Amino acid sequence: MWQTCLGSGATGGGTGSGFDSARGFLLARTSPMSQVRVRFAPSPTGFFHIGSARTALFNWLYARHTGGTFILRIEDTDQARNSEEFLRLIYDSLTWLGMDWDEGPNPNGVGERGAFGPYRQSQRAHIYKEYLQKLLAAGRAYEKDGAIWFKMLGERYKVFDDHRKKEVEKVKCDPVVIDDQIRGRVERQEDEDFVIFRSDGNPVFHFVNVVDDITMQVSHIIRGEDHLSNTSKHVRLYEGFGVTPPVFAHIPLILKSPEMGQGKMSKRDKGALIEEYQQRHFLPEALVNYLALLGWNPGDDREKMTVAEIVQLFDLPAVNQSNAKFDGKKLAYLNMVYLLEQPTEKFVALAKDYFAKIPAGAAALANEAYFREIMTLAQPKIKSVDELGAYTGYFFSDDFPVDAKVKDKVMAKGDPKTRLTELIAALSAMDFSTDATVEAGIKTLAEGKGLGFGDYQAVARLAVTGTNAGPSITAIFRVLGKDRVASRLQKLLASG
RNA sequence: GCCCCUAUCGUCUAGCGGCUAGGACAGGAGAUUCUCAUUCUUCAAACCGGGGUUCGAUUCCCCGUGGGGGCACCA
Repeated sequence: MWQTCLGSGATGGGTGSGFDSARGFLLARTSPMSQVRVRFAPSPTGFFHIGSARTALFNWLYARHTGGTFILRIEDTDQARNSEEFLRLIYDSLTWLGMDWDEGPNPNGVGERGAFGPYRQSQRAHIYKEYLQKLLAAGRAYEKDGAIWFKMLGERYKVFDDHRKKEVEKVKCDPVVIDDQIRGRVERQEDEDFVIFRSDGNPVFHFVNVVDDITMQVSHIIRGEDHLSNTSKHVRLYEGFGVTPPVFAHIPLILKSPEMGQGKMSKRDKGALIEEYQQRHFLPEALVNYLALLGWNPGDDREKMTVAEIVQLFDLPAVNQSNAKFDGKKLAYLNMVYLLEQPTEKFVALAKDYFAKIPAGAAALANEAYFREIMTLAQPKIKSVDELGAYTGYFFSDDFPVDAKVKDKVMAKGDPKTRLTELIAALSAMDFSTDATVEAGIKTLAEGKGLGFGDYQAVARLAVTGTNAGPSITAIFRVLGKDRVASRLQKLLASG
């Protein structure tokens, strides 16, 4: 069965012909009860970035959508660049984003689960040897220069390759046909033997990838478009093993935003690392929502969706074919939308987590009830949790920064010093028990002078917060209490 | 250089032969609120070019061009 290089093995599940209606019939193929097995196979050689996260997400979504199995496989064959720290980061990031895996190493790094292990390539050497033997026995592999090569089938001829500046041996062969779930029919010529075991005895990526996918019975390979060109090699390997290749789905890549420059997003670009969002206390559901929207849409105008909704609506043929540029602004927007609708409890917990990690945090967390009160005021006003420190600093310390520009502006308008003096004088008679009583107090004062609430608001705010932004001034007064308000008003008055 | 993928506002996208080309983010202008943010209203903003096919192309085909990826004893 592997005598042929005529490549129609790539039709995978073998559904019908007619490629012109490919996207139509592919849709019908993804029925909910199928035995879908997908995998995410990162290598722990660097930080976990946006692109990897989205590849993982699309696999996870597809598994959950179809009721299939999501496998985590660790491609840790690169001894030099591997690290346990990066491995940990993969587990943590996936977990943080809510992508649970059915098979693979356990999230705590101890042991693994699933019937197709081991799930770390570093422990699968014996399997690779065994599969190499199959190829050798079938005459589909041979040794040359100390390495082992996969043998293509067909008539051989030599040609001078002017890119590599040397004569190479090519094989006359029909092109490989890939029936891609996202791209439709893709044809690619694979016409040279290639190395599958290096002379140092280690198998190369193409080989282990295919062997693992065969032995783990992976049904759908969902991966970045950068692998599309590799797919022809992989298909030939499947044929070499006498195995029908899985269904392929090559998803578009994430490119740099225009401000970042050209090309695909790399780990070095700002905003490229999942860890960064975790540290900034972004909401994982916002990030998942955003990532899902990069290259996919539900077919209508819906953008903000719960994970459950996305799982329900997601499907491979609906994935776009063109690359998408990363837009941090839109992600920030989504994060804000999610933040606004968090239950108070959840928001306070998030805030605690955040303050626990910043220098000024201890002071902020000293009084639980007071902290809660302030976070409740801040939640509807901020866009991300990491603004909280700057946004609420004046509640926790008398030594807060004063915005010079705001001060100049406020102090130049009307007669702020007189207003300050009047406020200080009126303070002792004011009732600070609720926002409404504070408001009534200021209004009474203003009316008595023939002025409005607004004539006192700006200067009072400057005095107690050092800026022109924040929750309502009445709430700030109440929470701060008369003593602190009085001393801050006086301080501003004295400062000129 | 060769191969593969791709192409609608600045960005993410809807559109699957006939539409005033829709939505969202970002940007502009207003409104509301004690400030700020939110919210609301509103404005500006796109079918890469050239050939076909068709009564009719953003849509289908071809060729350019642009963008992306791949061409290893890396993964």
